Amino acid sequence: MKKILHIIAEAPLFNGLAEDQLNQVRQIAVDKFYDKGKTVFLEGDDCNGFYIVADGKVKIYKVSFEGKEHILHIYGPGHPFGEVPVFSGRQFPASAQTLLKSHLLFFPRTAFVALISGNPSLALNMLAVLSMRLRQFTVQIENLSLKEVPGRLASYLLYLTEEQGRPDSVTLNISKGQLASLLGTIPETLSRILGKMNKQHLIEASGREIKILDFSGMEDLAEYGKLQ
Amino acid sequence: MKKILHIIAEAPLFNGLAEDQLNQVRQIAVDKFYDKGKTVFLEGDDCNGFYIVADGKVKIYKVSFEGKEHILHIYGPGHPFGEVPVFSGRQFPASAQTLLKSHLLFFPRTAFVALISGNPSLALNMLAVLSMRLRQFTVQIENLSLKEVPGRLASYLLYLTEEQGRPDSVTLNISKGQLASLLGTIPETLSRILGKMNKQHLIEASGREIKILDFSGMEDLAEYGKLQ
DNA sequence: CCAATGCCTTGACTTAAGTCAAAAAAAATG
DNA sequence: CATTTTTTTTGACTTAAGTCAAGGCATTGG
Repeated sequence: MKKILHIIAEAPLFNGLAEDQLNQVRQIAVDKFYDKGKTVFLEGDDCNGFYIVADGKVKIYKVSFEGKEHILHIYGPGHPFGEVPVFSGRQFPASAQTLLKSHLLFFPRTAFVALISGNPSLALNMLAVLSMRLRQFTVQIENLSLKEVPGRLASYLLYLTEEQGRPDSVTLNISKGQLASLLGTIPETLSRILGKMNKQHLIEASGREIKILDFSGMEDLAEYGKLQ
Repeated sequence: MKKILHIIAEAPLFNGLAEDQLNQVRQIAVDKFYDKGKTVFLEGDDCNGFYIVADGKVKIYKVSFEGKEHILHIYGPGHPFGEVPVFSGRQFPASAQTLLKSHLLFFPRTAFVALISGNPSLALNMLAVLSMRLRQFTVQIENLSLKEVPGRLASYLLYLTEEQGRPDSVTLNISKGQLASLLGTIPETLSRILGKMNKQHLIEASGREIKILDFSGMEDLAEYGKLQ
């Protein structure tokens, strides 16, 4: 388990803060530990602070009336979540649950708002975090409404190649069921589409390892959004 | 045409600022006038500031490769837009176009960031604006991925009853084609669903006037998302 | 007043993707 | 290592919603 101060210093949100300020942040951070599959908060819960993942993995998701789940994000170490109601002052707009045994840092709302008020560069960092998230949502909405599932999957795999720094192969870091939910579809459909992509020699998938055989074909798919 | 200072004082973003600070904001605001149907910026354009609608109406939208359009927001007087790249420092993630002859206020990036740095309550207001927008996007993604078109339409109509303050009737303030795009569908589908809702005595639509005949039926629909 | 343009609706058809059910494969557990 | 349990795949079927094409309706302007 890493030291709190170290985690804080590494998080993008606190990037560029002076040591003095990092110490102030540390003062208000509270350690929280969760087993795998535990609920951190539920949509509609009152919010008295936000979190940063120190270690482990957390999913942010919405559930429909019938119980169908759509995953909005999956966050690993260094990522903040649950900040929205800190500033817009209401309940959480979605639910959060750990996917692994996780160590979270909790920042109580009032203390954090006080800190931000006296610290313009922290405020600007926070604005940058929220802006990045809006940018991601914009892309997600575009994908959901303008692309079909093959296009969304291709986009996601290409995004992974970037994130993992290899142009020809990626490793899924979540289950296929979770991936389906993240793409706004169901496991059956995802499985069929992976099958089609294999057949057309766009990729070669085995388990969580996926080789990209035809990178530009995948790019076309991600843009056009039609398979075959 | 309203005075700039008056528009600024009324905008939620500048709510609660002292007169002195409002004057500072006014110093950096630039008037811009657009005819109906003019492009304010396109997705991918470099950003050197953001806007507030002083008068008129603006749509924020994404276009797919094939030219299909999805409207993300429609903003009227008092609403800011285009703030994302001001803080995450890149290009606009979507495009903006006027729907009416419009008067916009433009806030240059560097001047505004400087202002925020010396003004904690402005920073907190801006955080609140971005948070509210994230909240809305969360709902939009939920609607797109977990509800069918009738459910989305019902949600939207109920939202309008709240906004317009009447529980039994609403007036569309955009064309049905635009509404279809906002709901992530096409005019034909929207038309058919309005027809079905009429037939089932949920609503009584004529032109842009829509009477809500069965409010709780609409609520069920908005939650369950299934018609019939 | 009648073209003309844009907006909305209707009908016939197609298709992407969901549902349900079951088998197969993989992973976790004692 | 055998047995649960979970995850993934496959097949047959249904359905929501998209496409294409045509017609109606209304508003605007010559």
